[in-house]
Amino acid sequence: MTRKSNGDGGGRSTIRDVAARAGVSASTVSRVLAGDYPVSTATRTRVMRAVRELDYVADARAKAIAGVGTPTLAFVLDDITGPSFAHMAHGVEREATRLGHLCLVCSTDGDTEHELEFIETMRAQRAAAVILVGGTADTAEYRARMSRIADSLASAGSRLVLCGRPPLDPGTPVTVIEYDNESGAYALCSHLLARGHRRILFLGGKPENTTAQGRERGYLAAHRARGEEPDPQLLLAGDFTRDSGHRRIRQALSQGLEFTAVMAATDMVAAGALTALHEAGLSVPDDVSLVGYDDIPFARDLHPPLTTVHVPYEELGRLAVRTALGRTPDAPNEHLLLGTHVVVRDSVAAVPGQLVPDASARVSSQAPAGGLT
Amino acid sequence: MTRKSNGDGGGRSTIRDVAARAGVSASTVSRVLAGDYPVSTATRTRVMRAVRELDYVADARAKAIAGVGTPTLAFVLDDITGPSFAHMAHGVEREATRLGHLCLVCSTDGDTEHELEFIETMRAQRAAAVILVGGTADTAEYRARMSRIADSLASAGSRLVLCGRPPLDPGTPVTVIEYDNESGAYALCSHLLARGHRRILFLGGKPENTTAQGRERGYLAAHRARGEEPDPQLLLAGDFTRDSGHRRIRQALSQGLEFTAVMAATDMVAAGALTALHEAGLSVPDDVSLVGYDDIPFARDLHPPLTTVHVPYEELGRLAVRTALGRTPDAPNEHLLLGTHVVVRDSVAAVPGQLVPDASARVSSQAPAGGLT
DNA sequence: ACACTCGTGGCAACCGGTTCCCAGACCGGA
DNA sequence: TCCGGTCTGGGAACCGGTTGCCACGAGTGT
Repeated sequence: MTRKSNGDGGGRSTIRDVAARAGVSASTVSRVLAGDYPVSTATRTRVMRAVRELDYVADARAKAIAGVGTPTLAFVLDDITGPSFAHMAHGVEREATRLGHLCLVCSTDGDTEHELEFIETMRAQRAAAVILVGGTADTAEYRARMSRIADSLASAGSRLVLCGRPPLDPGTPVTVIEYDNESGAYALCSHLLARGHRRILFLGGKPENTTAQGRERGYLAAHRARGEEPDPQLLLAGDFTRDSGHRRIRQALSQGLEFTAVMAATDMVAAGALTALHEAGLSVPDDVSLVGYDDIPFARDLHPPLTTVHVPYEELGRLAVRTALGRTPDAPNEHLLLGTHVVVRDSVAAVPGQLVPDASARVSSQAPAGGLT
Repeated sequence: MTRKSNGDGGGRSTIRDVAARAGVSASTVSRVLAGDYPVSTATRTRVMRAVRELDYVADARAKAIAGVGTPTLAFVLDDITGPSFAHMAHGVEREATRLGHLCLVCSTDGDTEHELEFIETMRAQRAAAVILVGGTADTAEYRARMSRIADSLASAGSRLVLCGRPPLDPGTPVTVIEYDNESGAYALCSHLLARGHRRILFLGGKPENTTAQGRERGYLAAHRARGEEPDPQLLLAGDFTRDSGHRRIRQALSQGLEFTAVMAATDMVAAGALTALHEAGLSVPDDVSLVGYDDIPFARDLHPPLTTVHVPYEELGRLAVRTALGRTPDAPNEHLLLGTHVVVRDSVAAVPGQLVPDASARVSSQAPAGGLT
């Protein structure tokens, strides 16, 4: 027993413990474990036995520092509990492990301070990439900070990835994988307008949230493309939770706000809204039409099945890591924009007394009937 | 430039680069950064400036190996996409970061081989604890393997935690945080039986899955407590997805299977089942009653709102890490069993012609009306 | 003016691995 | 028998940090 070795009972054993037990040097143990380098069968057997007896596993951190470690990848999201975030996370995780990377995860609950702190930690961990998932408040301060972080990560050989979040100023070393919030909302809202709806309640998100903004832009653009200007009273801010949808509909109803359709910024919001409508004795879509956004699996099980916009969340996550890890150091900055499409189900009807061109357009299961945006 | 230093442009800089630039030794830089140890203001300023100019961050892996690192915690689950898993994950992640731990995550998609591999990796990472989340196939082989892993982790100063998964043989160094699947299912099924249902279709999970088994045991026990023996034909295996629920109901209906109520092993399954019932023109709860399990947020937004069993998933996750990290080395093995309770909503009605004691029992929002099990 | 602190910072060992370089053993061939 | 090549395996430097120990210089009390 030399310095602090341990037989096999207590704490972790080092490569030197194994070496001592096998009667060889640490280098030899390392080589046996690595598998390259010729080692006699007898020695290899002795080493392997010692490894087994001590239940030895090389310290990954030490390996990493020596330059032969499992690379790590980090992703940051608001709240893993949201279905769309969860799907992105799933995509990220799947692709990362497929590519042999470990996954560090952190949820911020929208706390920017916490987000920054975590990114710094990831830089210290020498993560191969840091993936930021989901919308955010897009302020000038935010952009400045993100640019600094992007530079910082890039110069350390890492990479900042924005997934479902708008790009930074051109030239910033960042990989962006987005989907088109505005087009999806535009198509969705047009779908409502085409069925005669003129007073469409928009249940948005937090005003500064980029995802909410994109979807609201689509809502407005669809109106303006028809020469309409929506009543500002119909735009209700809130957040992307079921409860928020429920609450806002209850309030709108109690205030006597008039509308023939509801466009929720999220399927979650739509779910809460739907329940509130039901509770008020309103029928969907007979009394009021309802649409959501995200196409979470549950959208099909609402009653009626929800017309919504399909977003390839899992693909988004997968692409984020594939693109970030697969890039060559001096490649130009990637900016992917994935398409979305409307999935027509049964939650939209024409406004009574309105001309209805194709009221029978319905898709029951998979096939998207909406146009690709 | 001595060996491989870099001004500030390229790759990561080391503590020695900073030291050189500040004109001090590496030890001094380390001390300035650590904050303990007295250092003159002039020196500190120079060091800090060099740090800023080089955008230096100490390598966390090197710190870890030197004994002063951010501890890490790992958790493994089937699929982050499932709402109940997501909530557990959230609880784990929240509590871990609150306690200053990093979170490594891995989803296995039910692949035991992958699970084992990941646990081994985590041992190499010297994770403070490895948390296994969710049910599993409880075979003899599984127990043997887990026991070995538990010993292995324990002897390395780490800890195996089973969260929502049954305990191993007594004496195994493992922390178990469970909830009572059987009691919840028992109470839920009793709720149906009390309303006159005698032919209750049980949409279970995979036969070997412990969660599915626990819930099935509750189903059976509730029947037997009333002296009934359920028709074996009413027990349908499958998995915990929406689609599986949908498919099984369609099949059962097309086969002419008779039942007055459906007990789904999961809210997700219930959601699919509900849609299938609707598609068949059946009304819930007038024609057939339906209950789920998990009380995911969406359960309230189904139509009708789903009667289900509430499981404190997030709390489960939080407790898992708090218990594992807060333990003293030689403490006895913890085994917590959390309670569940039935949440009565509107998806259950009495069988026509049956005596109905309290058909008015309804809970609209939060307060659980069911008994604590 | 001298000795004794105290403040400050460098040297070197150490954490737990990997790998370059070289030495000794053993082999066969001349 | 001697020489050269091939196998093996060890020593030591290195990865990027931390920290115990010690030396040096300045300030201060007597």
